[in-house]
Amino acid sequence: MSLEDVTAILGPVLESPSIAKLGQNIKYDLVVLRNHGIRVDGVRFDTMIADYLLEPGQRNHSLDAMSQRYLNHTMVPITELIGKGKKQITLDQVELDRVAYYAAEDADVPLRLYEILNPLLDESPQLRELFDSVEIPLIEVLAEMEFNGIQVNTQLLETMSQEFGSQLESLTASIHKHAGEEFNIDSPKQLSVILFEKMGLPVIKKTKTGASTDAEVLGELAKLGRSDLPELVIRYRQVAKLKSTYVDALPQLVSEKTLRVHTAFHQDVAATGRLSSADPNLQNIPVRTEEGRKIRSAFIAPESDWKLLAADYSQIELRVLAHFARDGALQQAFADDLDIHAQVASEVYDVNLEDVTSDMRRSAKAINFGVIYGQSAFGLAKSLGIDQQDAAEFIESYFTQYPGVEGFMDDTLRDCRKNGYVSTILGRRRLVTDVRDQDSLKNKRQRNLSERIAINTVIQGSAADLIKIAMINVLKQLQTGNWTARLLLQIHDELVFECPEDEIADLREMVVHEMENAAELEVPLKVDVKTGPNWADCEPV
DNA sequence: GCTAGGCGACA
DNA sequence: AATTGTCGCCTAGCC
Repeated sequence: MSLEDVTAILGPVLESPSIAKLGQNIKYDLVVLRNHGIRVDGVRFDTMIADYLLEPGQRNHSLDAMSQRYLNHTMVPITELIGKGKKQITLDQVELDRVAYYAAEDADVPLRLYEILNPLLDESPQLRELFDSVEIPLIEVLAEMEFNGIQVNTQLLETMSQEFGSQLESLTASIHKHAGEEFNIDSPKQLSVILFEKMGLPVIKKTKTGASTDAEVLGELAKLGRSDLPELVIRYRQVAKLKSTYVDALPQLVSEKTLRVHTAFHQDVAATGRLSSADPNLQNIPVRTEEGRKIRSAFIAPESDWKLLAADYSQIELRVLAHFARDGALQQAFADDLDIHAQVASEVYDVNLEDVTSDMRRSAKAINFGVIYGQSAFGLAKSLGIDQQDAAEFIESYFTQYPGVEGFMDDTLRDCRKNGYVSTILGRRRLVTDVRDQDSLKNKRQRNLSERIAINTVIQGSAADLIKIAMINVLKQLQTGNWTARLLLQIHDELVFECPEDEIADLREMVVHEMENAAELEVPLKVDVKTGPNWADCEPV
């Protein structure tokens, strides 16, 4: 099947002007049809759109994954497309023909999509705007990033694999010696037998199926000083995680053609409107530990005179909160570009900014995040290691300082009860129904969860809205101007580019402008930019 | 080969 | 019970 054939099929199938435009602008070797879904009003809508692909099979799109998603919402009877089997088939030329054929034969598919979508979009101009001006144009941005991929230093990963491998060997020997027998350290079940039955250590936390052995528990057990085993297992888990999930997995996903990894960004997975990333997931590359950053340093600029450039929103969720809360004090703090955690600490503890201790700042940071997640006094107490009573007073003091925040939370929950959904800054909706339940203990638990979801969705989802606008505008700039730079990744509040050195200054200026002006909020948006030869060793510019 | 559970990486 | 949203590795149990 030729490019012209595929384009011809796409033309009449896809109604949106920007998708039609995408069809005309196809500039790559092949087009593959894949499902791109869009979440509107809490419901996922799948559609089929053009996507770029360098070579058939390059990204290992599996029909199984596609069929599973279609079966989940029955927009398309995919079983007719691929038969009843659930084989893992790489989407090669043959399968491409079948997918394209199907799209051509069943012209009903997009009509059915719009049958459902149109009444909703007619009812809400804001949703239509979100759909037409953000989600649909974003498809092309995601396709661009997937097409670009990012270069990986597989040599470095190979070296790390050997190093981690020998570390694991010696840790395994040591753990078995301390345990007095050999067992599978990777099995929480077997580890539980050793720790809690054989050694008689106290059970600190339970899971559905038995005693928990997670890092928090192991840390507590280590503090008891009765055995070196917990500490060794913590270290073993850390190394094993990095080795299996990143160091050994990433090289296998490097394309032979491009020598890069090409993730898949999913637009219709996260209920809040965030993107997600898979195969490989490039939104959870380690950064917190020294060894983790070494993995991150394996993501590199493609030439010696190129750099990676990472631009991230500073405190975007707290700024969104300040915007919605209409809280003067919080907004002033951002207007003055203060250290927000230190500022909150000084106001909650009622001390001068210069007298804020690191402990006070840490507490303020915890409560700032707690607000975003809807944390309780219990949760805050636990994360700060303080009394629940003290935590409750701390929260009360926070709400006294920032009354707008409490008002925002109340308003959000009131609207949610009235409408059955919450809305983000661009009007994206998430259905949240259990906020009305009152009765049993189980319902109370569910209601508390729903209330946290409601609050968090407005903040997390609005932040996602803003960066999507920025991505569309940034790509528009890259396409219209005389740029060599390429957009590679989005990690929720961060965009990663690759760029020739002599273009860095211009790119920084353009990206900062587009991100900071994605929307006009009650508080300024701030973007920090770093560049370097790899994703770990980036310096501010 | 499939699924659930535990765990842990990220924002 | 007790802070949101993801993806993926491994084990264990089942078919």
